[in-house]
Parts: sequence; structure tokens; C-alpha cells
Amino acid sequence: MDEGLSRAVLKVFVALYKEGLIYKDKRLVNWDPHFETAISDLEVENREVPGHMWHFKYPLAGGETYEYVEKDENGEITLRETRDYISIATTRPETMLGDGAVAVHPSDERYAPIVGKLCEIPAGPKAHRRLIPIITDEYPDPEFGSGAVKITGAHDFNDYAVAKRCDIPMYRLMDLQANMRTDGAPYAEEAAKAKKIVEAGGTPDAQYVDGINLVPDEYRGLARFEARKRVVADIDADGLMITVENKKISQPFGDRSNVVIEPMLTDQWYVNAAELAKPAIAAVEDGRTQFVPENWSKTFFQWMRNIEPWCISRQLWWGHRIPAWYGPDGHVFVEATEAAAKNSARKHYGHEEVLRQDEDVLDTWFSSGLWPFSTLGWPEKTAELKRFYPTSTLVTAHDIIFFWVARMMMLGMHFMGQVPFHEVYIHALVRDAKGAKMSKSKGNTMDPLELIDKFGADALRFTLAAMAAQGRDIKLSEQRIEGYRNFGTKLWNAARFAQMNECAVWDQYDPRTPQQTVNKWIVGETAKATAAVTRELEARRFNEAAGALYKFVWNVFCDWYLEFIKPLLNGEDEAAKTETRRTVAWVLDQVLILLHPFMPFITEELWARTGEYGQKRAGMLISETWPRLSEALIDEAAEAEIDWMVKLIEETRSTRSELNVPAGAKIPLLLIGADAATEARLERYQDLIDRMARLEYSTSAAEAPKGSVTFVLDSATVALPLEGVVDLPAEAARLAKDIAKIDAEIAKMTAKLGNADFVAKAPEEVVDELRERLASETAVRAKLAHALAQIRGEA
RNA sequence: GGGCGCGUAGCUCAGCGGUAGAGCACUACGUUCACACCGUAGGGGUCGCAGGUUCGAACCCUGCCGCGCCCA
Repeated sequence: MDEGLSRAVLKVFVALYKEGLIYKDKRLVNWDPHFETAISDLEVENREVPGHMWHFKYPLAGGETYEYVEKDENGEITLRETRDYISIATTRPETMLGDGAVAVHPSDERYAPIVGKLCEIPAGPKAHRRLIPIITDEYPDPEFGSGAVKITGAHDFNDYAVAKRCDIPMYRLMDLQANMRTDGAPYAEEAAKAKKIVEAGGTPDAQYVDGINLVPDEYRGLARFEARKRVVADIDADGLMITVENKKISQPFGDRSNVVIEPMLTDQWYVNAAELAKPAIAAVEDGRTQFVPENWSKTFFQWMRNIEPWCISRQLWWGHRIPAWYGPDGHVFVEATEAAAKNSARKHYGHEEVLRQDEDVLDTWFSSGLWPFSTLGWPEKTAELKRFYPTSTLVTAHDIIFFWVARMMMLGMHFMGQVPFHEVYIHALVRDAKGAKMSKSKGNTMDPLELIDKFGADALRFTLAAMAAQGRDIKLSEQRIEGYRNFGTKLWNAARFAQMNECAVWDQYDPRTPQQTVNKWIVGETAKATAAVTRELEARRFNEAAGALYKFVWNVFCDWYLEFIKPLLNGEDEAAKTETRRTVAWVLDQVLILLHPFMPFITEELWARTGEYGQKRAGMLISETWPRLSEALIDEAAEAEIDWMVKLIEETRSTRSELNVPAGAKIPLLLIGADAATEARLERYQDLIDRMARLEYSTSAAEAPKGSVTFVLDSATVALPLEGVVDLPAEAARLAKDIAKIDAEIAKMTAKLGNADFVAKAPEEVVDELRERLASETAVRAKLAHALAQIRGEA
């Protein structure tokens, strides 16, 4: 154990003990018979397993009888018979030996005649059958089973609560391996002790009761499941079994040992969690600590508001040993050191005594709960503690809210007086491709190291980020990782292109200065992407941030920008060339910085490499500051121009493809009826457009030559003279298809605008936008119709 | 039984009041000098079902059906 942390643990334990918030108690705990230790509720996994529900007769004492009457919901009598027994159902017959009472609901009229009487447990040697009282309690559900339940306080949590309330003795039947007890006197003697307790009434002494072994001699030493079989067989032989149902039952299993947990009465150390929870609950209620997504605070509240005493002692040989020492008379001294304990003992006894330290160790979550401050040097008043507590954000999974978050909150509030963290980000759980939670016992785990070997750490990391939508778990599939591996390769190749074109980093680059429209445009796009990524990260929408980067790098930077600049880089204009190289390097730098949290390895590598052929890097990428790019970098004119060009190229390509123009064929393009500004655009970007749309040449013209294929671009028409190359019926079909699509749109918009309510009640901008869209779509339709008419006329 | 959440393109999932999206898969074409782990174009969805609120619903409300998780 780390010295410092060990000191913190001791200090916390002693302090809480002295404040009365830690105490020792004999209570029912979840006992793991394999590891022979207490475990917490959270380490117990309830599983549905096939089991049985046995119904037995508990005969009334002295052969007494009563009228048993059942009624339906209308109060009509459906059954009336004389009974000399009460019917009890159980899934655990072996625990009958420790029954302390039979309980029925106070409102249950069926059993009213026999409440307060005694009945006989139908198990164990006939000569010494024990009698137990029939009591009332709110716990039994009259609708479930017979409505009467046996109360075995030492072996069931619900029964334990009833037994506590009603002073029912709790007889422990098993030893620490969950075998039937072998200690104590022969059964006849022990049963006699139990009888006296029933006769005496009042609150039985727990320690005395615990010493009584009510396991009949012939069952002693049996494993609990073996004992169950024997008990059932014996009762059946006696004719007291009514029926047995096959049933799914919920059984507790140790999450580490995988054996059935046995509720067991033992002495353990507890933390008064209900008390510590109060300030922690308040801190989340008033927002000093926030859950992201906020919904998880409900889970936190539900747990914290119903919290049970926290059992912190474990009977294991590893862990922080409990700082409690006992004197010869069992008096306990809780101190941070043995010397201090001896000191206390001397004061207590008036002389020196030999002390024995508690053998138990602490639950690991007890020390983990101190993490936010113990790691910063607490209880010393260190500079780190002052600087870093409270911390900002805790990132964890939802299944840890109870285990760790709650404990850090409770202990942090108590010892530091402040929340341990302002934000708790609950990330997704990674599940297998079918959506099942991965677990070693199920064998459906994916080894991250194998995935990393196959696709790289960056690909895996980016995938997890891209899929980390809030409030949703991740079903991890290899295909998805593969896709993001390709993204890394794409980035690598883009950087290679930059290097081949001597796009070296220039540290005096000012993104406000480019003269070339494409460069102005990409600077603006970079600013937009940076803003989007920053915004999404701050809102913890990691998937959106990853998506924005993916789109920017691949679909904007690579697909368009790098293609746009090729003519510039191969051209004669040296000034433009220099500016473009520097812009490429600058954009790439921004991309590397933005992408670094998502793909740290490849970006760091590229950062180093791009520093090799240009100016030397001042430091590693990881220490770069996050970019804040002004909105002023977005140039609307450049944006409009590039958008126009993109549309022109896309439409041209699409038209070519639909008309089956061979990919290698170069065709002319004519811009018809465009305004001067648009004609100027064509002229300015002619090289680029010709290259990207695979054109023989492009120019403005007064009208489309006969046999041209046309499409509409804003207010102009674009004509591709393909006479003889293209089959006209195919073109007519293409136009007809487009027109039909637009007609459907127009019909929808017209209907909407024809709705007086819509025009009156919808926001003005929505209505205006729709009107504009209708106008432009109508114009486009007219041009398409004109083109179609021409073709039909010629065909 | 209580709580949380999910059902949107073949698959995995975004979107959560104003023209249905992405990745993968699929189809066609492509040896265009960064990249075939690529490029270009394309097909594919009565947004689980039924009501309701609204000028307008995948999105808000109610109920139902199916699925998952947590706590009893």
C-alpha cells in the first residue's frame, strides 16, 4: 500500500468512527461462501435461474382447527374448509429449520382466526418439532402464494427486517462455508433452548440466539443444497407437502466467485451512508456537481436516497487492515496507530493490556472513495490539493455511479467540505456487435489490443468517439473501425500530397491575408469547422465533434480544396503558388491540432514530419494551444463563388454519368444566359472547372446548340453539346424524371402556401423561405420543360 | 413491481417541431501525376403501431406492441 494513501485511509476511518459514522454491528450481510467474506450489495448479481417453489403444511399446535375461507373480488365465497394447518410456500426449505415465526398481512381475513397462535415447523425430528408464533406484518403480500410467509431472520433480507421489527429470534443455520452447522450441543438440547425463548417472549439476546444450533443431528455438516433435498424428502415422507411448482427464481450470485450468496448474520463494520449521503445529494440537487447527460442524476438520487448502511469490512487477506484493537474483555479501541490504541487502552483500563488488532480489512471502495483528495497528498495541506481540488470533470461509466462516484461524493463532501468534481460525464458502455454487455464469463469480450493490432489505436479511439452519442451504448463493430482506419490513411495521404508540393509550414502565416478565392474559402471553412468542433466538445457531444472533423477533412479539405489548388500549384503565378502552399500547411496544422484528441498518434507523427521539410516545430503537437479562429475569416463572397463552382462541377458530372458519357471522354460546356458576374466566374476558374468536370473546353454562349443536353444552375442554363454522342430518348427520360421530382416538390409547397392557417401562424421567415424556394423551383422547372420540349421536337 | 432507455435506409447509428441524414454494405463507371484503405455517379426509408396537440410531428403528449439495462 502507498504510504500516503494508507495514512489517509486510517485518518478517515478513525475520524468517522469518532463521529459515530462508523460502527460495528451484527447484521445480515451478503456472504460469499467461496471467498468466505462479506461483500456489498453492489457485488451481488441477481440472476433468474430455474428453481422450485414448495408448498408445505405447518400444522397448528395441539391439533387445533379453524375455518379457512377464500372469497373472490366480489366478496363471494369460493372456498370454505376446516383446516388444521397453515400453508407456507418457500424456495429454500433448508432454512425452515431456522424459522422464527409465520407472518400474515394484518388485513388478511383468511388467517385472522389463528393470528397469535402457534404452529409447528414440519421439519426436523418428530419428537422435537419446534413451535413458532403466527404474527402479522405489512411485509407478506396476500395475493402472493398462500399469503403466509415463514420468517427466517438469519437467512433472508426481507425476513430479517420483519424479525427486527417483531422481535423474532434469528437462528443461524450455516457456517462460513454455507454448510449446515456442526457446533453446539445435540439438537434436542438446542431445540429446548429455542422453546424457552418462545415461551419467554420479549427481545431475545442476539448473541445467545446466534449460539444456538437448530440443525438436526442428521443434517449437520451437509452442504446447504444437500440439506434442502433431505428436508424436502423428509417432509414429503411425512405427508405434509402440498405441492411443488417449477419456477424461475431470482438468486443472488457473487460477481467474482459465481457461487450463490448466503445472507449471513455476522459482525461487520458499517458506515452510516444515509448520513453521509445528505450533503452529496444536496450538491447534485443544486448543481455544484452536474451529471452529463443530466438524466443520470436520477440514478444517483434513487440510489443515494435509499442507501443502506455500507458494510466496509472484508474477511480477506489483502487490503487496508481495520485500525481497531480489542482488549481482553472485547473493548474496542479505534486509533490510527497501535501505539495510540495502547495509549487509549491504558487510560481505559488504568494499566497496560495486551491488544489484538481486528483481522478484517477494508472494502477497496472505501479507499477508492478518497481518491480525489488522497492522491493529492491529503491529509497534508499540499499545494496540489489546493490547486486541483475540486477537480473539474470525472469521466466514467454508468455502472460506476454507485460504486465509486457516490462514495467519492460522500467522502469528498465530508472531509473536504466541497464536491470532488463539478461534472460527471457518463460515457457509453461498449457492448458486443449484438448489444450484449461484454463479460469474461460470457466470452464475448473484444480485446482492444487485438483491435489495435488490426486497425491501429487511432482508428479504435476515433471510432469510440464517433459512436459516443450521449445516452446510448456502443455496439462495436469491426467494419466501423475499419472505416475510420481508412480515414487515418486519407489524412496521411493528404499530408503526403502537401509535402510533395512543398507546402511547408510558415510561422508568420496570417489567415486574413490570402488573395486567392479558394484560399480565402478554405480559411473560412477551417474557421467554421474549428468552431463546430469546439462547440461540440464543450457540450460533450464527442460523436458530433468527430463527425464534423471527418466531414471537414475528407469532404471539404480533400475532396474539394486539394483538387481546386492543383492548377495553382502547377501554374505559373509564383505569388499564388506561395500563398497556396502556406495556406495548405496552415489548414493542415489546424486539422492536426483539432484531430489530436481523437487520433493522437498519427497527428503527432504528421506534426513532426511536416516540421522536417519546413520551419522547425517549436514543440510537440500535444502542447499546442487550441485554435480560436475569428468568424471574420469567413468570406461570404468567396463562399458564394466556390459554392457555385461546386454545384456546376457536380451537376456536370451527374449529367454525364446519367447519360453514360464515358468517364474518359472530354466534352465542351456552354454557359447560357448567365449574368456578367457569373460569366466572369467561369472565365476565372476555367482551368479548374475543365479539369474537375473533364471538359474539352468551357465558354459562355448566347444559346444552346441543337441537340444539347442542359441543366439549370441558379439563373443560368448549362448546355453540354452532345449531339450524336448521347441518345436523346435517354436524355428525355432524365429530364422527365427531374421534372416529376420538382413537380412533387412544387405541389407540396403550393399546398402549404395555400393553407391560410400556415401563412397566418407560421413564423414569417419560414413562409418567406418557402415562397422563395417555390419561385426558384418553378423557374428551374420552366427551363427543364423548355429543354425537354426541344429534345422532343428533335427526336 | 419501481426506474431509465431504445425501436429511423440491408447493417450500425445521428437527427428530436419547419425540404429525411452519415458510415459501412450494394450498383455502374474509372490505370485523371496524394490516396483502389481511392475517385465519380447512383439505387435504397408509409422514421414500430394507433390516437392526440399544432398551421406543420421522425421530433411534443397518451396508449399499445417489441427489445435492453438498473433497482426491488
